[in-house]
Amino acid sequence: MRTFETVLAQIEQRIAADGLTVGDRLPGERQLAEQLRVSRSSVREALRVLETLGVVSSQVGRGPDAGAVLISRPDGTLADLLRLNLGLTTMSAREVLDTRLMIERWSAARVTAAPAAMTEALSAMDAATSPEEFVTHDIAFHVALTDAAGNRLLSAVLRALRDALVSNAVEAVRRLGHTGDLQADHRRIHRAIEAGDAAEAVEAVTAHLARAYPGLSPSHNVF
Amino acid sequence: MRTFETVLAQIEQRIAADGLTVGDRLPGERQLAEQLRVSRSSVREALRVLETLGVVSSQVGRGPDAGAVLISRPDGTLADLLRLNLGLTTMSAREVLDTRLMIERWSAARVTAAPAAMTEALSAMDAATSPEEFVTHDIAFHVALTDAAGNRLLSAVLRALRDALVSNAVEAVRRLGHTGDLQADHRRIHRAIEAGDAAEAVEAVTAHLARAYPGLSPSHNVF
DNA sequence: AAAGGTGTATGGTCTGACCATATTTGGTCT
DNA sequence: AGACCAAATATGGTCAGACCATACACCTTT
Repeated sequence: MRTFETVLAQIEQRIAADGLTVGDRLPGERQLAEQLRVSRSSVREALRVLETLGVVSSQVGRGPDAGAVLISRPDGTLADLLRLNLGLTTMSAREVLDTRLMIERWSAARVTAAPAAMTEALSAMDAATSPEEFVTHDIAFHVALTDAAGNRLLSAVLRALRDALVSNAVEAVRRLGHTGDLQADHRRIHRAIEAGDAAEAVEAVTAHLARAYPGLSPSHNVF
Repeated sequence: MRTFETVLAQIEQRIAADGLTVGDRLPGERQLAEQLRVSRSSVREALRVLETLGVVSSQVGRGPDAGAVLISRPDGTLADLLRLNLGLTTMSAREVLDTRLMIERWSAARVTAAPAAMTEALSAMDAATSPEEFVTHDIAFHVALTDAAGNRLLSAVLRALRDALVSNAVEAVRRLGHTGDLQADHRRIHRAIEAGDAAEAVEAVTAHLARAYPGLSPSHNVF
């Protein structure tokens, strides 16, 4: 058992024992090292792991009084993880998940109106002046679609996938132009959702992805 | 931008540029520090992050010659992460992903025989003497099913989901007994795969999940 | 050729130091 | 008394250098 791993365990235990929650502070690195009878290096390595897991976040210069580490909420870490697993298969993974999201969402028939966030994103994409800006709102559009569905876990996975694919998306937008067919696709999806037409929505999403990533044949190399 | 973060980025880039894959080695910590003009501490913090993300794994005493850090397969880390996101919706997420995996796998029609690992797991489940042991091989069975499909990213996500759900699975096995219907389901799935009957395989998986997690109505609260 | 011993570079850890930063504190001015 | 500003201070971030136990590569011995 490496030292920083025992530190990790003791910090976790301390968080649980003291009932620390989001916003609370841990002791400073030096104080933590002294309390646990280890070097500051080991404490730092443990904190780095906790930071990677989204448990704490550090910030410099908190002056005297009060520790400098605080409990935070895990957010971007899944994206980091998936980005490292990025390969040629990722794109088709997104395609499948997106289509299935649509299918399930509509077969459940729990939503009858397009979320306001989708409408906002649509307008923002119209006003975008660069591919990067366009993609930002493009992601927001699809995230809104996913979020409305209600499964937070899968929603997080999909959001992470899209964040990881941001560079691919920018390239696609640059290639196709950000004022043309892509927006037409988005409006078609939006219309289908407002109309409550599940089959049309699924087909629209599939067509949209096929246009954005033309090298992709349906169901090819998906699993 | 903290130093170890730039180190992180440079290591990631190096992995991509050199086409490093599972089993390949990175330079040693000292050499890496010298190449990137940073201290060994910063390199170590970066490596700790990569280790947390499941990208590398370190081991001491590799003697002269050859670096000591090697690229590894992300395994338990995603499960750790997803466990933090665990909620009531996870089960239905697994159900959907599993079924879709089957559909896509067979519609692609790229596999005609059941993997040997599935057969092995089937026998091991027969020989199991405790629910825990049964679930271990149960997971192996489903993982083999997923792995044969070829999308490593989704495969990792599914494996993580199952690992995160291990306690639920053990409980289900304890409730149903580990010699009866569950194994019958597995054999039905296995038979369908060997026969190349996609529709039957999907139906078998769906039925199996419905039996294991009876509180779940199809497509309920899935997205 | 096989077996065993040894050297060596490695990761793991520690110590002690310096820096830039943000908070606190204390003093100054109005 | 109140508002404002500057110095003191503890923090996280980084670095350099050292020591240890370990496991591999190589060489000696049989």
